[in-house]
Amino acid sequence: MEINEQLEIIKRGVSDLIGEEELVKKLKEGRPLKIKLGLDPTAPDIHLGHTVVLQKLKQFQDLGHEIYLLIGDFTGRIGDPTGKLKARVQLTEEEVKENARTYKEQIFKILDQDKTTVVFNNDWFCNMSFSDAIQLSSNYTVARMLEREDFSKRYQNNQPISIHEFFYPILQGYDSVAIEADVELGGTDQRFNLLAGRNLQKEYGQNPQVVIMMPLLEGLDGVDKMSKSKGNYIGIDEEASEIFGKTMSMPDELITRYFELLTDITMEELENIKEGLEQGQLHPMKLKKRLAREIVTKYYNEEEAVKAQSQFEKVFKKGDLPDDIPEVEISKDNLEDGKMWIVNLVAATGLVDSNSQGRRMIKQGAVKIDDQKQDKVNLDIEVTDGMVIRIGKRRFAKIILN
RNA sequence: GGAGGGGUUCCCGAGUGGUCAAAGGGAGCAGACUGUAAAUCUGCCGGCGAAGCCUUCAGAGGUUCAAAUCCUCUCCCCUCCA
Repeated sequence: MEINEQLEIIKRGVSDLIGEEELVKKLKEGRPLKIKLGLDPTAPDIHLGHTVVLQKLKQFQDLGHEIYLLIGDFTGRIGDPTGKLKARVQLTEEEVKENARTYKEQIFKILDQDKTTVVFNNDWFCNMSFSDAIQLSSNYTVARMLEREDFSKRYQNNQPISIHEFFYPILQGYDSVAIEADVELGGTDQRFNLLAGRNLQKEYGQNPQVVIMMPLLEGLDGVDKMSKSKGNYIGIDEEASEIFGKTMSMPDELITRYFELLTDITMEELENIKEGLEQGQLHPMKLKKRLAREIVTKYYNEEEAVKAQSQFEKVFKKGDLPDDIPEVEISKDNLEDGKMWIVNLVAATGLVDSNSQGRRMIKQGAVKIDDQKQDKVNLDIEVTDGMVIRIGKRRFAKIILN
């Protein structure tokens, strides 16, 4: 493939590319380039936010390059790099391995396993002596460290910065030296660390890596970046119906962004969507449905996607019951004359956390039993096998008597 | 080593003796509406068969008729000076 064509693919959707000329030079060499991506070993649940960068890796793979997934098992054991209060939990070797395993399982839904090498940075860091570490750190000055926005801000605001935090960029940079990376990918928030790789590689007489930054994907709230801790994420391991539903629940403003970063539609189509939305010709809901289908198809298949959509429409548009309703067993011993107090019944489904919550739901008119709205708290219900209890639009339970 | 500021219900954050299950915001949930689990508006948002009672404001004691609020000790976090 022509260099220019390759470049076009590589550059699509990236937020920042540092060292474009060097990249061209490397591409011209015609060899498979070593593309590095660093992964944190503590968060094995991959969500759509991660996939933005993974998709880019996939594109590199398709262009014949070699992917190096670097699991930061050593780094992950030191402490928390973000300066937050909670110390990072130390992971045991087994945990790291287990995490790495689930990582791979999920990542290879996107990447081609045969063209991917997984490496652990504990391999080269664990045998480093303290003097080695000091020597390594001598490649950096405090002033240079403080160039990082996060550090300079905290320094100015009298917020603490631990010495060990300075080591993160250095370690990550050294990873690039260790594997002789040609290109490193990361989110825009990784800028400083990615550049550290370039700097250190120069110090070690290597060709500095090209740095490619991908935009951070906003989560379902449309405000913060997608993350598990914020609860605004869609995991790629989730049920098809969940992925579909969650996609439908995001703010309309995010539609084009998601299309751009998460699907393979052409730039032309993307433009059409943008325009259509602005001019009100395309319906946000319809677009979201298409988006949701695209995403489900990617991680499952088209059949599942269609099914997820019809379920969604059934439940939310028509207010019908879904096909699969979770079953809850209730023992006949808990009944009196075949009856049960409604609040207990609702609580017994596990759909609410407590009787109080169940009581509230009932009072708010959110509870339906066999399609009959129940808003009276003082009521005993005759419990029958197969009875369906619904709270709100999306919580269901089918009673199994035994 | 010295001086000071803090730890409040999921999160942020008010509250300096009773009117505090604790303002306000966010998140979450529900209802209405709609064009979708968008947006908007409204309500709910510790537990108990709900009467009142019980458990919560870092932890342990104490003062008081009464404590998130006052005192003592302990633990943890932060800043400044050295």
